[in-house]
Amino acid sequence: METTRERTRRELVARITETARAQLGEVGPAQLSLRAVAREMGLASSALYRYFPSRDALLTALIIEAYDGLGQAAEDGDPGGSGKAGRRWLEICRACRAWALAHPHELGLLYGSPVPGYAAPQTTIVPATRVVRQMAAVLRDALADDELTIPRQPVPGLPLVTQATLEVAGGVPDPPYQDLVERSLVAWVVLFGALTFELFGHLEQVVTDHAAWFDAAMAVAAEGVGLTVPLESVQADGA
Amino acid sequence: METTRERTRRELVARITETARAQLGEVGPAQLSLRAVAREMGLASSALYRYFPSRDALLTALIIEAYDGLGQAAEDGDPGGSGKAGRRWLEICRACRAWALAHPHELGLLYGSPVPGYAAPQTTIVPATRVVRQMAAVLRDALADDELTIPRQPVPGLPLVTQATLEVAGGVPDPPYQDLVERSLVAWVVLFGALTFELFGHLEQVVTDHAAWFDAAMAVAAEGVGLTVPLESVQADGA
DNA sequence: TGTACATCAGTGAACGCGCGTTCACTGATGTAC
DNA sequence: TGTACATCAGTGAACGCGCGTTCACTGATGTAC
Repeated sequence: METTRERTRRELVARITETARAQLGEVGPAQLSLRAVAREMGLASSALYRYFPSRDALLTALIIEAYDGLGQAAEDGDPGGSGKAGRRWLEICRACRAWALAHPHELGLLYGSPVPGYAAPQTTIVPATRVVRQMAAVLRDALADDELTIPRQPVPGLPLVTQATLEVAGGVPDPPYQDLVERSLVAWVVLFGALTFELFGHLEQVVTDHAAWFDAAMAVAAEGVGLTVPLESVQADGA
Repeated sequence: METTRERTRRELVARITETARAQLGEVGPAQLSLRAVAREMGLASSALYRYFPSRDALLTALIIEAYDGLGQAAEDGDPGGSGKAGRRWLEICRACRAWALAHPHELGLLYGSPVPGYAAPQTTIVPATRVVRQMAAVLRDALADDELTIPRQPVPGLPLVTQATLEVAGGVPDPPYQDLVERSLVAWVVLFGALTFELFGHLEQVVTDHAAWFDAAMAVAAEGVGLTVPLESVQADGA
């Protein structure tokens, strides 16, 4: 049973992170200021210390919420179903992009420059893997449904990934797909590389149609893991 | 003829940017402080205004120097020669990685989160394209030497890139390679995505051998533009 | 070669602002009997 | 149901620190005749 005090406390914690999130829209995470958050809420800055022991703890809360929001978007964006892994792949990537465009500064918090002096605690690790877990699920289904084509060239010198990564991936695929995990990481880099490039302005004056190029980039990334994204049939529903 | 004053002035400007660069190693670009630079040099903070009209001007100088350093590394890293475009591609990428590992905070300045409130002036654009130009040169040579294989799936809805991008690329390739520029941009994303992932810690506890995985990632990226990187023969000289 | 003047480099104080965190405190909300 | 006490929320002042930028200024270095 939740007491009144517990509820108001929970609500205030939520209001604080919300206000802090809003502030991220104006400055970078390194400039995130407890005092400004308190000011915005009409509180004394010292009051926030009842809820967060330090500025870094507030940052950690924001990071976890962001990873969860992004992961949720990816999971919700997966249409599921069998026999159309390429389509699922693209939709997951698009869902991530939609979330990133709606929360640009939170994506920067996750995949942009690290905050000087801040070290992310272990608690951020699990939420950070939600998107890749979803991508791994698609690949496992595609393998089971025999939807993958063998990539051109095997990656030599395997394995290049840790045990923890294999667990997130859900096991080691057999030959000729035993380099699939290494290749998936490349796709992960393309996804968030493309998103940060777009958000950080590197595609300005480079690409004409950001949404279409993003789709194309995700299709190229998918080729690398042996998936085929049916771009033609999909182009119409693009942003 | 350079006067004594001009020379000492030039040298002091160089010392300032050097000191500022060193400071980037301790804090992020957003925290770069004119006062701290002056303090480090034993000068009054107001003295720096003889050399840079504002903090942002100093940042711009650092950005241009960084782009030039990185571009120079990429150009120097290209072994050239014909008939081995895949090898050239890999060596250029490796040269970029070596530079990035040697100048992590400068890479963050270029490809990390943008500095809040700072808008990069036009003068940064040309140096920013040096790496990409080098990659484009390799692809043009590979096309001329018939070293490219046709990528699996054409990118639909072309062209997705601007005129400026086509000029940097050095012209529009003919079918069936007319999507080569779009695909090159994906490779560009993989290169700097992989580097920022590594520097920002996202590969920690994910990849066992960073250098080997980087090579593999660049090989996968190269597949996307129809190049084959001879990984096996190259593995031995890796870091 | 020597002098008069202009240019430049660098100083140090000041303006006006920001920050994270601590601490003793006042009141209000809950709990136990 | 009523009272006594413990817990918690929030305050406001303070500590000690940082920042970019301006401005009137002193000396030194250059230039013109």
